[in-house]
Amino acid sequence: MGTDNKKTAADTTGRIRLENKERIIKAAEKIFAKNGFRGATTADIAAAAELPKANIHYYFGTKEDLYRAVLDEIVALWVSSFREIKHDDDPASTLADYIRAKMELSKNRPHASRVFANELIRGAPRMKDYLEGALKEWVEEKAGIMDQWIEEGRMAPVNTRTLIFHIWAMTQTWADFEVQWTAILGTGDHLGDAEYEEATNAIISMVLRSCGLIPVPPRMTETEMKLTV
Amino acid sequence: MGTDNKKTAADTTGRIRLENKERIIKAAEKIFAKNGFRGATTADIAAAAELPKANIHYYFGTKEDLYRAVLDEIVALWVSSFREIKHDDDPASTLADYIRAKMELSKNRPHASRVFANELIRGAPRMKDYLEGALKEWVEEKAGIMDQWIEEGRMAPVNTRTLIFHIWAMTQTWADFEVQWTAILGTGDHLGDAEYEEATNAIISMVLRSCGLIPVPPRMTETEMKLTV
DNA sequence: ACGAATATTGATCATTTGGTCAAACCAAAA
DNA sequence: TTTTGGTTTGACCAAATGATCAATATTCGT
Repeated sequence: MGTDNKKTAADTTGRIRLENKERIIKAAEKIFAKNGFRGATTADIAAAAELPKANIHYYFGTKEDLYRAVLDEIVALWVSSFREIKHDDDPASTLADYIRAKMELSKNRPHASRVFANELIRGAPRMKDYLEGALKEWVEEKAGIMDQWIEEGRMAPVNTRTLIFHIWAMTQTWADFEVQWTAILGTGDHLGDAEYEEATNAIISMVLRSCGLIPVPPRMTETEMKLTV
Repeated sequence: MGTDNKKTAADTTGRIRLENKERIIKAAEKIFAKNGFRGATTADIAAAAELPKANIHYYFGTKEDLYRAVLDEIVALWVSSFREIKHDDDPASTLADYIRAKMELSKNRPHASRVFANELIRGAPRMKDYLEGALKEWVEEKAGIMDQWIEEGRMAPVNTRTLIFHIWAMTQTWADFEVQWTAILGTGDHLGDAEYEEATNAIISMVLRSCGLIPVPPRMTETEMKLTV
């Protein structure tokens, strides 16, 4: 009555509108992941969404707008995966949990991971703000806490920013370059739970060992040790 | 006289032809790296090569042919970086050398690295043969040698195939996602020698430590150790 | 059931894009 | 110099592509 709640087409959140937008974003994510922004066509996206091409433009004005919407969803996904780290958390389990969360993302949302990778490869023209803002802050904060851990002797000294980058690299590679791994491992045409499990454990072991958080398993024969030097 | 050495336009290797083909491939590498196969336009490539568009089609029939030529050069580059590994080589220095070689490639040929990454993200439709053939063989051979090292107690037991993948992931990330790192580290708009040096050492330390090939530096204060458990 | 708001869609348009072609150009062998 | 075979280039074309629109259909509050 007294409240001014007139709706415009743009920000209306009706049932049909929400459903269709989500459906289109999901389809767009797949197509953008495969062909990048310039390589993706609105016709392909429409086909993937099983809708007429005109609908895509009805819900998202331009291809550019749609792409931004996809990126927004992905950034939200990324941000939500950043669990809080507190200073008195246990370094080993904190790192292990984070690696597990990242690998879950790679396994469950490979398209999102690839859209992100595509955007980065091209120089992130639409994400510079995010990278230099929120993401940088996140890294600074987390690296800062880890640096404290090191100062307090709770983990071995390493460059913590570089460590974070390498964790990202190893976890993302299983989504972005899946074909490479399936081709070389010879596991059908996509990675199964077993491969992800194995990879996750390998990354956790590697990171924790190199930070002195778990012991490195002994070499097998002690008599051969002198050959190493 | 007696020899049949007629030339066809396709396989002639005249001075001008060679120069122009190389010039076009270099330009194409840059454009394909940024926009992927479908996103790259022959007009952009021609502009980057500072030649009329028709020349591109004169030397390479179709965009597809040009792309394959670029991929061929990249594969050749990759293959040439695969140094021989022999069974009696020293594990630590062999791994370190390989990581250094890969990082050199990332630093010196970032465009090539990104074209490769683009192709993999999209499912490697034109490189399946290479991945399942030569590259797989290379991995099998190298992983086999490393498995022997493990059996002989010359390094700690790890999944060697997975280790190779993670080395690729960490070394490629510095080329493919350069913007991400520059944005977060705040180092102008591209990585300098110092960053590459630091990253290279970090990867080497991480890999060698996790394989028990160099000791993990001790944590700093021994009195705080009980907090960890 | 009615009407206003929202959603659907085929037809259509201007631009971009990969590719062609013929005429002009040039290097170098004869 | 002349000839020959490769090279250069602007003009051009058909197909693909992002985007628009008007006509039609559906939804939903009242």
